[in-house]
Amino acid sequence: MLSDVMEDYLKAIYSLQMEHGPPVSTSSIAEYLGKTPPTVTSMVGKLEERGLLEREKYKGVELTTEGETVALEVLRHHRLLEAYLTEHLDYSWSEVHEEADALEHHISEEFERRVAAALGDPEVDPHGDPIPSADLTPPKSAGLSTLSDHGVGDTLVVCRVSDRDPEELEYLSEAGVTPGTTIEITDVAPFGMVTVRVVDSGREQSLPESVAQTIRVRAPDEECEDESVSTV
Amino acid sequence: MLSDVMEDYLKAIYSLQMEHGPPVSTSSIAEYLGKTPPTVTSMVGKLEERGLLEREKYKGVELTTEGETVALEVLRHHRLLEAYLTEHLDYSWSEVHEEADALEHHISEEFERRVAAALGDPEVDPHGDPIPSADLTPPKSAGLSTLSDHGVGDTLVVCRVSDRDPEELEYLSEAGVTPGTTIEITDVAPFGMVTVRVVDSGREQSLPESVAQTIRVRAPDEECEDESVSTV
DNA sequence: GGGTTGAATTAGACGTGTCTAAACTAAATA
DNA sequence: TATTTAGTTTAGACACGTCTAATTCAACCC
Repeated sequence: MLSDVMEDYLKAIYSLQMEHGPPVSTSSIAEYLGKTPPTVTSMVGKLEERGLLEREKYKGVELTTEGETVALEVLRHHRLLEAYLTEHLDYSWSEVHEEADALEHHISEEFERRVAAALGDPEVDPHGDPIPSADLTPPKSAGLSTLSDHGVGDTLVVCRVSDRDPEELEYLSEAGVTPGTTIEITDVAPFGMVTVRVVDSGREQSLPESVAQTIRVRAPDEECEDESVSTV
Repeated sequence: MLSDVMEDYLKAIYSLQMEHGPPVSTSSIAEYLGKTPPTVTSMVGKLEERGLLEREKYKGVELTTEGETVALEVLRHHRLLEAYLTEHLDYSWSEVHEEADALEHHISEEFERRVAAALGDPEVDPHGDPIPSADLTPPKSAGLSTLSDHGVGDTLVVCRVSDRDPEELEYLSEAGVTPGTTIEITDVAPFGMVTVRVVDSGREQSLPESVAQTIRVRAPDEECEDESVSTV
């Protein structure tokens, strides 16, 4: 059996692989998980022995199919939980991440099935992240652009925001920039500071580039994964 | 912070204390948790250092108020989860125990509050066990009698069944002997074998003494904790 | 090509929770 | 009272996941 800790490593490596592609470096995993590099080296050795990843010494690491499947399983749990907590237990959009992190390793297959059923097998979680399907086949990467890829005057629909930083999440939730909302870019200042107008409310909001980079958007007429109904 | 394992020990000691009173022996804890006695001795030493229990060497162990509070917190989590899974996720009466055991250590205070609210602050779980209140004051022991305390002809209402043994639970669920149902004792055979008739369905069922001892009952007119609506 | 530098790995230690084997206690028996 | 016995504790080992300090590697630059 795989420990919680091992599952966390696999999930982290999967995320890093999605962001920057393989190989994933020891130090990036260490930073992501808040561990020291030697700890990561040691753990990565164990995961390699179990066939969950491949490793080239001093280069980095890449998940095997098996490792990726485990990561997707954990991610499915995480995102189903986020969706469930939001829809059925009245959690706000930005509160769910920690709770899901704590529970994701401890739910049974049965629980997973029942939660999915209660939600009607959703395809995205409240942040707009795609929920891996029950068969754990790798989801095709949507190839969405980022808010900072666009310029003044562009009208866009928010598809996804990052769930990594609770503060950022609170800020966006506050600002009304949530998956499914339409925004228009009204200004781009030096250093990438972006000002957007939320079309429904008319409200304007400035976002630092670091945040703008984590917001995935699409053109209003494009297809996209279903946005979740965000009920903050 | 207290580890999951420590919480499990405290919960076990609490249960054993409820059943047979203090002091609780090393070997009984070991058997309850499926550990060896030396392991228990070692753990009990650590719990004593933390002020969670008192210990007399070669005699046994008794929870302090602080230890009891921790046990009640875990028990509250466990029983709220059992109730929630049964009522909102369509779990059957006998399936919930394992799931609750896995989750009880990992839910937040916030989660506890929201689950309790979603259930309307219930006082008993689906097996009829009392759910400790949010302030974690020790529940007064209900002083219910046991099915094996009664004789032929007695008509009784089931208040509580033990949730320790999934097989037994399945058996009782199958037989329709659930909290809130009225039964009549139709026969008591040698070795304590008890035959009961479920009043609603008219069905008869024989129960070995070991099982009869774990079923808590009351007279039909007595007060009792609210029975849960058992929807198997 | 040799030196510098930043990242990765090895070495060695520690805390936690578990085990088996051996020693010890205390209560019951003779 | 001496002995047996059942149960408890101590001693010592091990796996896991983590750390710090020391070493090694690879890439880059003059």
